[in-house]
This record gives sequence, C-alpha cells and structure tokens, in this order.
Amino acid sequence: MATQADGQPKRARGRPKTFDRTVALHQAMKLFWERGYEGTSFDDLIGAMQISPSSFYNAFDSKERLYQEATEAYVAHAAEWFSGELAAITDTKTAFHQVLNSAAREFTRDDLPSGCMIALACTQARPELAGLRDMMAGYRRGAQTAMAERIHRGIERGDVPKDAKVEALAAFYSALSGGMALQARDGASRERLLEVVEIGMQAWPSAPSESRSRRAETPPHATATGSRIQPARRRPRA
Amino acid sequence: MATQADGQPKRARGRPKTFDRTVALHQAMKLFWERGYEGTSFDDLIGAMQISPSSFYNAFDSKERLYQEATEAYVAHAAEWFSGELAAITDTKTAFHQVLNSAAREFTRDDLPSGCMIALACTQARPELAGLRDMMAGYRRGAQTAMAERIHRGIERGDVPKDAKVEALAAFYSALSGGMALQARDGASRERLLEVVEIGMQAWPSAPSESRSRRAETPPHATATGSRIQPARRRPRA
DNA sequence: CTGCTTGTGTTGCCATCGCTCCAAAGTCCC
DNA sequence: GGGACTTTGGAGCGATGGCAACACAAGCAG
Repeated sequence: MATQADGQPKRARGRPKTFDRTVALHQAMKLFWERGYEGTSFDDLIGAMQISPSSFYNAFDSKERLYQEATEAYVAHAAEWFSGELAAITDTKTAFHQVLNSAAREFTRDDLPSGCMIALACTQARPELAGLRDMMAGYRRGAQTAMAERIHRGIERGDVPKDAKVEALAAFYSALSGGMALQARDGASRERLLEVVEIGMQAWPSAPSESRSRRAETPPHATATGSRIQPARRRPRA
Repeated sequence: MATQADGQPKRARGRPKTFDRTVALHQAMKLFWERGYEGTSFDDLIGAMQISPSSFYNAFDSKERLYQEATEAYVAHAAEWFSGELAAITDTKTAFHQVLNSAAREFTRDDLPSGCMIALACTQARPELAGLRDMMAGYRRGAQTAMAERIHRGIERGDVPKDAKVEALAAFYSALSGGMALQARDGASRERLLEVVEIGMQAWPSAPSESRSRRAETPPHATATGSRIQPARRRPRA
C-alpha cells in the first residue's frame, strides 16, 4: 500500500510522489488489458491512475512506454502460472494439462479482465503501431517456443513419443490457448473452458504402441530451463 | 468490372456514379480486415476506395455502417467454405476436418489479409464500440452454434457417439479455429496450420467401443439445415 | 432548352488525442 | 531559513478523426 514500504528509507530528494507507481501501473494494465492500446485514451489512463498529465509524463515517458511496462507487468504475472506449470516436475502431458487448466482459470477470473492481455493484443492495428504489434507477436511466439522446448525435453526424457511433431504440437496448444482467451473474452464460462481443455488433451500424441517402454518419472533437471516468456525474435514464415 | 453489367439497363436518374460500389466495399473490407475498425481511419478508407468524403456519405451512411456492410460481405464470402464444408454430405468428422482445412487455407491466402476478419475483431475496444463488439461476438457465437448443430445432427445420424459433449466439442473446434486465425495473423504458414488441424482432429471423440455398430453413410437430409453464419443472440454465460 | 434529380469536390467544423509548458508546492542538505 | 531538486496542477497546443455544408456537374423527362 505505502509508497516505500520496503526495507530502506530510500532517501528521496525533491517533492515526494503522491501516488504509488506500482498501483498506478496495475490500473493502467487492467485498462489496456480490457480495451487494448488504441481503445484506451490518455484521459482514460490518467483517470484510472488518479494522476495528472504532468505526473503521468513524469513517471512514465509516454503512452507507448507505459503500454510496454504494463505488458511486462502482465507477463511477470502470467509467468507464475505459465512458466511455473510448464516447468512442473511431472510428465510433459500433465504439465501441459495443468498449464491449460490454469489458463482456463486465469482467463475467467472475476477480479481481472477476461481472457489474456497478450493473446488478442494488436492483432488488427494501423501501420504506425507495427512496433507494438511485433512486440506482442513476439511474446506470443515466446510462449509457443517455451511449449516447444518443453515438448522437446519430454522427448529427451522419454515421456513424449520420439516421432512427435514438436513445432506443430506447440502451435496446436498455443492456438488452443489463444482460442480459449478469445472465448473467455466473448463470455465463455470457466467450466466451458475446462471442458475445452479436456478435449484438447485428447489430441496429445500417444506412443506408437512400442515407445511406452520405459516410463520416466524423474526429470533430468527440475529447474525451469529456458521456459521463460520472452519476446522471441522473428523467424521466417515456417 | 462495369458499374451495371447485370441484365437490365436499370435507368438511372441524375448523375451516374463514377465508382463501383461493390468494388469500393471490397476495398473497405480488406482494410478493415487488415487493420480493424479503430485502426482504419476515414482518410484511409476514402483513399483506398478512391472516392471523396461526400461520395462516401452518399453511398455508405457512416464509417460504422460501412463496417457492418463490410462484415456482411466477409461473412457471405466465408460462408462459402464454412457453411458449405460444414454441411457437406459426409460423416460429421470429415465435415469438420474439411472445414478446418479450408480455414487453414483461407487464413493464409496471399491475395487477402491473413487470418479471419471476424475472429479477432473488436476483442479489445473502447466502451463506445460495445455495439460493434457485441455484433462481432454474435457472429463468432453463430459459427460455434452452427458447429454444435452439425455435431448434434451427427449424433442423430449415428456417426458421432451419443455421449459426446456437443457444446464443449463445438467450443473446442471454435477455439481452435480462432487460435489458427491468430497464428495466421502472426505469420504462421499454411503448412503449419494444416498440421495443427491434423492434431486437432485427434481430439475427435471416438466411439466408446460399442457404438461403432451401424455406420451411417447416407445423411438424412443433404441440405444445409440451419448452418448459416448469423449473429446469434446472447446466451447467459454458460 | 428547362427543370428535376442525383452524385461529386472542396472547404471547414468540432471533438478528441496525445502531449507540453510553466508556475507553484513539497522535501532534503546545509 | 536558503537553495537545490523533484513532483504536481492546470491550461493549452498541434494534429488527426469523423463528419457536414454547399455549390456545382452530369444525366433524364418534358
């Protein structure tokens, strides 16, 4: 709640801030999440953040920079359930199942806007916003890449069939997740999304009747190796 | 190409139009498809349509009405492959497979914007655009409802297990389709989307080891019964 | 030709958008 | 307390957005 409730008094020169930067950022994030970048006006922002234009410009450089920061805040929040569940110490299929279930729950919270802030952002934008569009697309690619890496590790561990199409599987579950975000935005219930997840898990590749041999219950390394959500760089369309 | 190349001379009083309304509408549709409603400005529109502001208002009432008309034009176009394939005279699973394959192809055409004009439209918008938002959500619900009806018919025909969760299945394939539109917008290739479809079809419910009994190869009625895409009215979140 | 009807081109209006400027206020160091 | 330093409040600015007004151009009917 307090502006500087953390350890050090953190000596401040000049007039002290009258608002909590983190709280203001959170308010901005919720607005951007709900209405998108273009749909959120400067006045909307300073209204929700309870600050004046000059304070806004002083604390955050511009609307675009604020959006970037808000996105980073969202990613940090989402990483808790996304990267967390994805790197869980279970077999790969269960990890994906849990990630999707978490997505279904997170997309339908009643204390936050529905859906995913990243999934549907800047998909239809004016050319001037190409920078933001690419940034959001990069985050989406990052999540998909993290999924692909998890599947790859599953193959190495032996709990995913060796002939599984890694990239296509990651694209499938990424697409499903994005579609769930869309449905949540359209008002789908949590229960409905959880049912969708159950159906989606039916598509998990089964062993080709022979690689069911050795079951690997112990992961090689339990730490989250490179499963962070980061704005991945563009790959050639393929 | 000509303004009135159809049958009757269609006597026109007053000064004749200097542009083809259908062509102009098509140009507007492509712009809206690419950039969305908010992302397309008045000047963008009259520039692409090659008409002046007054001609714009004369032929189309307002930007919002034009968007509605452009959406209707898109829906009419999409119905050819969506409703068409969905009502195809095959078993239900094959119909869905073909619809999704068509979606993968349509979403990655090089003569039209990528993705789906409906799927990602108005998902993040200012409150003033609630009307458009609801309209687009209605179209999305309409497509999902059409899927649900097709599955229901499949159950009646006997080529879908009786215990299949109709609504959940429709939501799943609707979500997958929306996610594919998103991936297409992010640059996914046609081949990748077709792979995603293959994986998605693995989730189709299999007969519970006993209802494989009578195979129904002849549909009860081959016409497209109520599978048109229409802006369905809102249902209570469930 | 005269008049009616319909489309066209230009100019401009008002609101909003994102942002800037400047004087004043609050806090620290000395 | 004096001055440095930072933040705040509010007025306002240039650009753009969507649109309206109005005079004129181009066709038909008589």
